[in-house]
Amino acid sequence: MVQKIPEKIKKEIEAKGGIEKIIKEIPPKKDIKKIAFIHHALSDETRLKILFFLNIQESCVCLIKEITGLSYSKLSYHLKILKDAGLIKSRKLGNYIIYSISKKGKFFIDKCMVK
Amino acid sequence: MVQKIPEKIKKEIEAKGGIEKIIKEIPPKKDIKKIAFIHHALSDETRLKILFFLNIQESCVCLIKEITGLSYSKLSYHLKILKDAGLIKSRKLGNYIIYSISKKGKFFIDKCMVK
DNA sequence: TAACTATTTCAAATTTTTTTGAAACACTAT
DNA sequence: ATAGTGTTTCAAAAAAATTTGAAATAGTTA
Repeated sequence: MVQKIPEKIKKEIEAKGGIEKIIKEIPPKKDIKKIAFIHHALSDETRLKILFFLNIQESCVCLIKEITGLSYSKLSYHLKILKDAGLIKSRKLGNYIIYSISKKGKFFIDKCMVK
Repeated sequence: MVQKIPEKIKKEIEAKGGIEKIIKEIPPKKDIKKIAFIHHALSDETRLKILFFLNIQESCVCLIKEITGLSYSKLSYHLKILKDAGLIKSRKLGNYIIYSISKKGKFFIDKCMVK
């Protein structure tokens, strides 16, 4: 795969062992898919607000509803996305479902929240 | 803002100084917006592939085209999103535009790519 | 059992994002 | 100038994500 590209770039690529070698260093599609999925969950203001709240305090949906001002159905939708991404988890407590942040969720809040 | 929520949660909130205090710890809308914007840029497989590639090697668009198999217009669209998010930057080199990863882009690749 | 509460699910409507392909732009070489 | 290359822009089309509100579910209380 050699073509007409700037000399500078060509030389840099050769110094790195060629374009095929570089391509092999790019994570496989499967991994990229997973990464994209997590960042999609983090790409919505509503979900981020929920995640920041749960990072401080685990909560039933009704309290998250108060905090965010969202409808139950909207909340369910967003909570599912956060949960599917592994950022939060839930457990039953009587009539309530208690959502709390996961290890992965904490990781992203702690390490990855550059503005 | 006290209402009918599980006793356990109520007590935890009181121990933390009350719900109002907790709400103040949630980042302001402005910050959450910025965070969401960056994660949106990272939420697409195409853009992640480009970012991973540029993390190894700066490149003209024509080479990114070869690597990804995408059309120029599609690439321009995605490159713009990455650039607007501050994850990559560009410079002119003759007829070419060379894209390279930014400090912020490197940060996310290095610290934030948990599957 | 019935009524009640907390939450989810569903399908349709709406909004946002992405794709497409043609045209435009900027630079280079003739 | 002219033609050629690399890249972006634009508007329309297509696809995907989100919102809405009504209905369903699961547990609780009476």
